[in-house]
Amino acid sequence: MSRAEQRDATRQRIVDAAVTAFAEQGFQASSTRDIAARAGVTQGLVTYHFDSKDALWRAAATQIFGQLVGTLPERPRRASKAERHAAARAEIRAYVHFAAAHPEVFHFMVDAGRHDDDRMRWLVETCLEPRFSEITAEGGIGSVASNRALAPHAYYALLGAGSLIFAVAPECRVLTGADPTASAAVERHADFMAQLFVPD
Amino acid sequence: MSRAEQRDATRQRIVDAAVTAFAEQGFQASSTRDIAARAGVTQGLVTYHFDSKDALWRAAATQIFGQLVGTLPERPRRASKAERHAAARAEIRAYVHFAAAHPEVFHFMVDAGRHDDDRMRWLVETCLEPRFSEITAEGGIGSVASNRALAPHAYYALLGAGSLIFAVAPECRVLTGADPTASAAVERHADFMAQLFVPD
DNA sequence: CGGTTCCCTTGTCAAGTGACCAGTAGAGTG
DNA sequence: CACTCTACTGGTCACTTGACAAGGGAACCG
Repeated sequence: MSRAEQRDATRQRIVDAAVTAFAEQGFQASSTRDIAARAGVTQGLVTYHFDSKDALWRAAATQIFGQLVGTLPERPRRASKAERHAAARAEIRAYVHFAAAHPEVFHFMVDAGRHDDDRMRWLVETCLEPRFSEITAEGGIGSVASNRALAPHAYYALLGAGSLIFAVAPECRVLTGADPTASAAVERHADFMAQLFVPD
Repeated sequence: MSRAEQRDATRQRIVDAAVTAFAEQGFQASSTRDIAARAGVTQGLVTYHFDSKDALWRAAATQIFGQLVGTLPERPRRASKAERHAAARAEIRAYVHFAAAHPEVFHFMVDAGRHDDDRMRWLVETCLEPRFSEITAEGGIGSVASNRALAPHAYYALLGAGSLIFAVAPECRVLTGADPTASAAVERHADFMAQLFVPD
């Protein structure tokens, strides 16, 4: 393997480990040593590739939110009402499937979103702002909101309702006895969410 | 003040500080020294009254979930369909108002629910199990779920949709420019949630 | 009123924490 | 084949962490 490839592969392993660690334990509670151990490298290497824990967190957030954006389906322009409803349902279902496979994105949002600090502002500007504008735009899922003032409420309700069951999967298993990440359960949640937000 | 009163008052100050700290930063990232400082006492006193950080966390969880249970309205028995719908809407609205005033309960749940450890199991057995059984019981909010298998999905969708906007209030302010905890916004969210889960 | 109890403070401990730095080995380059 | 560059290692730094222990001092009780 060439040096550049080696470098990129190592960085990728560290970022992957960081995504998992930050999602599981939050920013503060995750240690660079733990992340290094998950990635199979030494702690010094983490601060070598990513100057600070903060920068590593931004790299991890960029990766997980990038995956989210790449997963969501295109939204048709100038469609009929029925088409817009179908598109909204498809987008909701796609988000539910992503949240089931990657609850990390929810944890990053909740972990950063509760503090008024630099990390939160960076997340909003870099990762959230574009999605929010798109989701609450006319003609999209935002159409569930009968008027403009309800857009933020629909946005947060959608994310919360679609993500929580997967974000607390271990708790859900103990509480309900069933695994929410099982494919049948994910499908059921997607059905439920689509029907809830875009009823017939 | 008598010694017993003094003791109880001090313990209460510590628990209140712990609720805030654990909700803001999670269990791991909260330090007993920070909690002590918030409560205006020394760190040693925290481990004196509550033997361990874990025990303090349980005391904090007991308090915040106790407040939640005490807030929700009674549910009428043997009611008509219209009455059940009205009761479900009232319960949803009550929960939204509580989540706005006390987002801590959501943070405790998410913080503990993502790990399969003792704290999670304790929270499920002590605080969550009773609420879950009641919510998903026949005739309550569970009636939004057309069949029994959807009950867990309705439960988590309800909690997530009702809580998230308040749990990430700082983020919401930056993202939308509006404060979700303003009374008008809380009312709007309650309206939206009631209409979403119990449509006309 | 004298002795006991028990809140509470202060100080200490080992086990982490993120950042930094000198040194190394091996791929890339002339 | 030298030589440089750089990904990477191991060790160290000041600092924070939860728990503990010894002691003080005021409320309590006989």
